[in-house]
Amino acid sequence: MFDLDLRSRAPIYEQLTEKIIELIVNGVLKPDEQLPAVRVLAAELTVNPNTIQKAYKELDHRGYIYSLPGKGSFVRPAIPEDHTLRLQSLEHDLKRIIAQMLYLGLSADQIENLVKHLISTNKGGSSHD
Amino acid sequence: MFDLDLRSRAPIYEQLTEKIIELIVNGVLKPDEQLPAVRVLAAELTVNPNTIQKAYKELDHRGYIYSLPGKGSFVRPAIPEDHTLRLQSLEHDLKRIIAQMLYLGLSADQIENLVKHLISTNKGGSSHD
DNA sequence: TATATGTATTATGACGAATAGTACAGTTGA
DNA sequence: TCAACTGTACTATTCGTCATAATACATATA
Repeated sequence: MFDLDLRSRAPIYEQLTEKIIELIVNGVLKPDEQLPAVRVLAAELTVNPNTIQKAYKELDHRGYIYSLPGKGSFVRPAIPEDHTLRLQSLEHDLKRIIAQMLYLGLSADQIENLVKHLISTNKGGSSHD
Repeated sequence: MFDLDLRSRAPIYEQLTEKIIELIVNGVLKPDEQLPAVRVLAAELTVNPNTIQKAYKELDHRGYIYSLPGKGSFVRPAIPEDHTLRLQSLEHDLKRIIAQMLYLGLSADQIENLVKHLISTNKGGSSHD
């Protein structure tokens, strides 16, 4: 569920942060659901507890979770981030991907069909409201 | 033209590599066009010549340029890379972006129209065959 | 030959990531 | 009360990568 890519350039704590955000955002982790304890997740992923703590701290700071000493860390019900900025970033990435695909020889139709396919398969996979 | 972001997490040599690839695939740098000399570009960007060399070496290894000792480094006319792997990677990224956009409230139509728009605007900017 | 080009090598410093270890505070239930 | 869990904080250390520095060498060309 929290699988990591140890060969990635991105640091573990950041991969974990992004992964958990994705799980929250896609509704896999429900509001107020408890996350694995720092030490538990550290053991599960065979990484240092400090690394997990760093990720949780970041998630807390960005508003995705809240932590209660002695109790645990939980998914924050409200999503705080400004979607406009996020959308701009996504659009920028999308633009680059499309440019690459066109260069690699895909036609406009092929790309559009691929997008349609990904949209339809995604709808089945994630439900959040 | 080869502007860098020194605050980025990506190393300089990789930023430069990607930047040059982008210039090549978008047709800004023409086939057989000479790239700036290692030492010249190093001075221009105020980085170490070894850093430039590392980028050029990577570009050579990936087939985007060819280097002739005593002459210089030039844009390779044919693009050699195995597109299959690159496409798989792009498709994977695309899938994630679409999932995020759907979550952020964009409709399927909106995404498809955005893609069409990006495709049409891209076609004007890049020409390679 | 002088000067440009790419290439290779070794050494070094700087920085961040991850680990190791310890300690402290709050919660919970036996 | 006490043991066992939770999050949190802190220092020290190891490790790898990036970038630099400084040479050296081979090739091309005017």
